[in-house]
Amino acid sequence: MGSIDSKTEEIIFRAARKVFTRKGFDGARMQEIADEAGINKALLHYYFRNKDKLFDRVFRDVVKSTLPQLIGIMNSDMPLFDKIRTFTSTYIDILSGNPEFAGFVFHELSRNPYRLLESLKESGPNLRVLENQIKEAALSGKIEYIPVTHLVVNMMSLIALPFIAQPVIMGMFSMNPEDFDAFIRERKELVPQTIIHSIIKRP
Amino acid sequence: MGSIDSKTEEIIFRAARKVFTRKGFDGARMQEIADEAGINKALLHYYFRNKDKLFDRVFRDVVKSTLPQLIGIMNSDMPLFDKIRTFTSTYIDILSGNPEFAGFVFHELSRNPYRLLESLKESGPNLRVLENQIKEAALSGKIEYIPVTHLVVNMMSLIALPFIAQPVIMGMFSMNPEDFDAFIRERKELVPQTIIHSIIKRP
DNA sequence: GTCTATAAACAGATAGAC
DNA sequence: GTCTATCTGTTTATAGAC
Repeated sequence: MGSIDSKTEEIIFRAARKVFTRKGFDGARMQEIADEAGINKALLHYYFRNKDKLFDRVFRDVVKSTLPQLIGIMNSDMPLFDKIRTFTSTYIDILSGNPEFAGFVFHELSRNPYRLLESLKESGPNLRVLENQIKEAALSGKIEYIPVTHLVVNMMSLIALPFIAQPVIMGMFSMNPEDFDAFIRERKELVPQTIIHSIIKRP
Repeated sequence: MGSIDSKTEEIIFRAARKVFTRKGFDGARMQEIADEAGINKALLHYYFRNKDKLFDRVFRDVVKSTLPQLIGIMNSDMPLFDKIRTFTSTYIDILSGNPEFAGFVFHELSRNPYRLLESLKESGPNLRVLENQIKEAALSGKIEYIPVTHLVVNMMSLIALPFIAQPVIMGMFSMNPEDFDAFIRERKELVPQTIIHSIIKRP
């Protein structure tokens, strides 16, 4: 269940992912997906029954292709600062390759939060690990204590929002696409620095 | 041009803003707006001609009701750290009152970036002021230099993303709506702290 | 100005030939 | 499996009565 068997199915699925992640469920058209796949509209229904089911598969695929990597890093026994750097670098790489993913996931989740429960909790992050690292580092005087919630949200924010706000940023700072790419690359260094500076204990 | 004259027009407009900001252009239905306004569908067209024009008015209204305040703070002659604190506090207050605004604006702008040029550049921010403050503070050894772009994006990110990711955050950390409100209130202190700690010069 | 009724266009889904 | 043709329901938009 949930696997891709035939060649055509694969082509359709990729087309659907492209259109859905760009336009969202409401903005996507079955016709556009068919065009993108170079096949007929009827085939979409032959392979995926209806728009909802096709979307569901796409949404799960997007989540599955990104979350586990990030959760893996979060749950690892890497030292705290390394974890922050690796998480940032990996997350930015993922979103650089798929700039629409962040906006897509957040938008669809506020449209229909139920899906979250399934797709997120299937591979839910274990915050205990990170929480203990923070407490330990705080007790040893290495960092200022910060609740896990805020640390995680701060990282997510600094990493994901620039992609969601890409047109705003490009407009506001008169950037072209190359400028924006460079800007994102700079953030691979800057974001971990920002996070670490904000919690590290001063002498 | 662009002003609201009659009572009914005002009621319709508020209903439209509510529905559009929640569902987005593609997800919004003229019927739902009519229902929300307690009037008939035909009246929407009588007052606003079509869906596109109604949406345009709403989008501009949302931008106009938020951006100028933030730009005003950015362009003021407030000291740098005060500016960071005031900007954060004001922005969070705006979004607390209208949690859908951030997701709405960013989503619609990536759907149709043209609108940005008009709505954003009408009251474009003057980054020179902030840029000079950063340079001055860096030269006087008060802070580590940071490009304006990154400083502004960092603030925007830490403030806006939590609202966009609200369902994710509530799911991930098992929060109820009250928990989330408290979480956001905490950020009014935490975000400026994070930003300032990340740039302030260590002894 | 506000309504009901209806037109016109669109989008998702199915039937049936090949 | 893949196509064309078509149906059904939805959604925007207009006509016209009051």
